[in-house]
Amino acid sequence: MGQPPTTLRDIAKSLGTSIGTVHRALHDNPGVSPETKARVLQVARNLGYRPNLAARYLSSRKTLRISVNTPQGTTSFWDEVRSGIREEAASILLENVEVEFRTCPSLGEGEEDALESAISDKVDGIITFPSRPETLRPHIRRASRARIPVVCVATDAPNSGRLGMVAIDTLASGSIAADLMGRFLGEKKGCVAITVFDMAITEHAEKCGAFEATLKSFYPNLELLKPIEDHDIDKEAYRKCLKVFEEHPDLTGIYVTTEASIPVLKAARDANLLDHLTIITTDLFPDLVPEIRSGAVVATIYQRPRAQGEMALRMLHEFLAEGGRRSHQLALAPHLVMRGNLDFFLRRQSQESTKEKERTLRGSARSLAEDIA
Amino acid sequence: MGQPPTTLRDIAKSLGTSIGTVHRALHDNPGVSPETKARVLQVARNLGYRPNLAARYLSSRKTLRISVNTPQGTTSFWDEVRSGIREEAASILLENVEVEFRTCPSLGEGEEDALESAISDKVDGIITFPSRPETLRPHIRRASRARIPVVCVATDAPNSGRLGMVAIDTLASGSIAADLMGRFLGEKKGCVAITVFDMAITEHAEKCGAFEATLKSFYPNLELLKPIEDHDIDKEAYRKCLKVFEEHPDLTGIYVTTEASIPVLKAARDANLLDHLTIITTDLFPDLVPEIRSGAVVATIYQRPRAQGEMALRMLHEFLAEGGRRSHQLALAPHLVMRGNLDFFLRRQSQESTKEKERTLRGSARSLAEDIA
DNA sequence: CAAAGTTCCGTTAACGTTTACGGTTCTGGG
DNA sequence: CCCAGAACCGTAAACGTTAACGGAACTTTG
Repeated sequence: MGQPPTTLRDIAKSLGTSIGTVHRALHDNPGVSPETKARVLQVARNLGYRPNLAARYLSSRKTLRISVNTPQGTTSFWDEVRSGIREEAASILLENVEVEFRTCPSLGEGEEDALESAISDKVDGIITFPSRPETLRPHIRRASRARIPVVCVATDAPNSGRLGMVAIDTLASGSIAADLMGRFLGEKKGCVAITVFDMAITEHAEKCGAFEATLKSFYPNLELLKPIEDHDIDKEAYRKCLKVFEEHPDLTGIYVTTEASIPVLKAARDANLLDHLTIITTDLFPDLVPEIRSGAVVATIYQRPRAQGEMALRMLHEFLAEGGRRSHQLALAPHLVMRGNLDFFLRRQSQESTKEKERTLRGSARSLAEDIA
Repeated sequence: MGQPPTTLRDIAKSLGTSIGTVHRALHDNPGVSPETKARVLQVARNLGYRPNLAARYLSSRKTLRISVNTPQGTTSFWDEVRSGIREEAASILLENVEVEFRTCPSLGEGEEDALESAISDKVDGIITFPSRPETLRPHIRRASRARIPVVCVATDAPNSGRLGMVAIDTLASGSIAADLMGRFLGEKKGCVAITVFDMAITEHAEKCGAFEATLKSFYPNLELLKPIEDHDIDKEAYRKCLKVFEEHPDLTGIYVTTEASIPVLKAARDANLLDHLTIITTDLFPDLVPEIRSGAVVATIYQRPRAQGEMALRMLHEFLAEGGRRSHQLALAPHLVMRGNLDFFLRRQSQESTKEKERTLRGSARSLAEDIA
C-alpha cells in the first residue's frame, strides 16, 4: 500500500543496465543475451514488478481485436449474448477493445470457417460457441497454439486448450428444475420427461444428470423417462414428443432444456395434454411470453445470455490486459422466470436495448459537462 | 472508428492557444478568462473531445478513495457485500481505487457518524447502506453537495441526491415468492403470512405489495395476512410469529423477507406447525443450510450480496472515472435456492473466498510469467 | 585487412495529461 | 513614474512504457 510500485527504470537501475534492455527481456524480444535476460527476470520477480497498464496503453496505442463467433440463432439468445459483449467492451475505460462479429448462418454451420478466419486475421482473442465441441476442438487448439486465447460461451470445449468458458451452471439449473417439478406436482405419482439437444454434449448430459439425481433423491414418486434428443430441430422435437405422449399416458411433467419449447407446447396442445402437464422450459423469447402468462409454461430457467456475454468478454480482456487469473470456469446461476416476475425480465430486456442505443449515439459527439463534473 | 481521437493539443491548435489553457478551461481551474473558456468548451464539444484516461491516470497518479459504510451484520450478508466490492476494486485494471471500510457496530448504529467521517476525510465516493433512509437523507445530501457521489446498496434513499443505488428487485423477489408459494400450496385454501423489517422502508413495502399482488391475481385461494414487522430483532420476530400462529390456525405458508428466519423457524417448530407450513426465506447463511436441506425451508430468495457489492463499486467507479451514465437504478434479479441447487451456492461462496485470499497473496510478489504470456 | 554482418545494448522521442513555474500585460497605489 | 500584485497565458517537465534508431564489440566474409 505504501511504497510506489516498481518500474522498468527501477529494475534497470538495480541491474546497472538500461530501460530498453529490461523491456526487451521482459517481452522476450530479440537482442538480449540469455544471461542478462535471466537476471532481469529474476530482479523483476524480486521487486514484484507489475506493468503499468496505463503507460503501456498510452505508449503503444494498439487496440485489442477480439472476434465473436456465434450463430445467427432462431431466438434472441445470441443477440443478447452479443449485445452483452458489446456493452462490456464499451464500458472498458481504456477503450482499447474492438469486437468483430463473425456470425454463422445457423447452428453448427461454418463454425470452423469462422474460427479459421479469425485466426488468419490474427485477432487477439476469440469468443466462440462450440455447438459441436469435438468438431471444433482441433481448431481451438490451433488458435491456442497461435497464442490466441479462446473463451467458450454457453457450451464448453474441454481439452481443447481454450482459455476458459462461461456458461450457466448445469447442476444448478437441472436441480432447480427438478425441485420445482417435484414441488409443483406434489404427491402425484407419474413420470417426467426431459428434452435435450444431444446427450453427447457434456453440458446437456450433466443437466440431465442433475435433474435426475435431484428427482430421485427428493421426489421418488416421479420417474424420469429416457431423454428426448431434439437437436434443436422443431420437427424432431414435435414428433418425438408426440411419441412419448402416446407411450406414456401417466406423463405429468416435462422439462425442456433446449430452445425448442414451442414445438413441445404444440405437441402437448395437439395431444390435448396441456392442462395435465407441468411444463418447465429454458430461456425467454417472445413466443414464450404468452405461454408463461397463460400458465401453460409454469416456469422457465433463464440462461442469462447477456451476463454470459459480459463475463466472456471480461475474462478475455482480463487475460489480454494483465494475464489475470480469474477463475476460468465460470458457472452462472440461472434465473427463474414465472408469471409474477415475467414483467421484470421483459422490462429489463427492453431497457437494456435502449441503453445500448444511447451508448452508440453518444459515441461520436458527447456532452462535455459530464467530464468536467 | 477510423480517425484518431482528439487531444488537448488538437483543441489548443485549433484555437491558437496553448495546451495549459485548454486544460484549465476544461477543469474550470482559475486563470482563464470567461471568453476563452467558453471558446475552449465550444471547440472541445465540436471536436468531440474525450479525455484519455490512461494519460490522465499516468500523469496525476492519484488514487480514488472510496468509503464503504456498512453494518457489521449478524449474518454473512455484509461480509459478502464487502468482499464483492473489494474484488471488483482489485480487478480494475488501472488499480487506482482504494477502498476504506467504515463498518458500523450494528444495524442503524452510527451510520450518520460514519458518513460524516467519510465526508470530512474527503473521500472521492461513498457506498452506503441506509438502513433508515429518512435519518440518513440529510447526510447523503451533504455529501452530494460536497461533490462526493453516494451509492446506496440493498436499500434506496430516495430524494437524497445520491448518485444511484443497487439492490435486488423488489417486484421480482416478491412476485417469485408468491408464485412459488401459490404453486407449492396447490389447491389448498388458507392464509399466508409475510414478515418484513418495517413497512416504512420503501423496499419492504414494495416487496410486500408485489407478493400480495401476485398472490391475489393468480392464487385467489390464498389470503395474505397483515405483514409482521420484526425490525430484524429475533425476539420480536419470534413473539409476533407465535401470536400469528395462534390467531390463524388456517395458516399454510409464510414468506420471511428479513434476515430473522431462524426465530421464525423456531416459532413454527415450538408451535408444532413446521410440517404444515410452507416456508420461503431470504438470503443464505450457515444456520439456514440445514433447514433447507431438511425441507423445513422449501426455498430461499438469495439476494446476491456479492453481486450487489460489485455493481455498486462499478457504478461509482464509472462515474468517477468518466462520468459514465450507466443506469443508476440497478435492480438485480434474485436467485432461487432450493434443496437441489443448494450445494451450488455453497460451493460458490467458499470458492469465492479462497479466490480472494489468492488475490491478496499475489499482490506483493507475483509471477511474471503471466505477463510475458 | 577492410567491409559487412551479427549480437547486444543504450538512448531517445513519442503517447496525452497534469502540474509547477515563468512570463506577459494590465491595474491600482504610493 | 515605479513597483506590487493581480489576471491571464505559454512552457516544459514529469508519469511509465513502447519502439525506433544508433553505436559498440565481435564475428564472418571477400
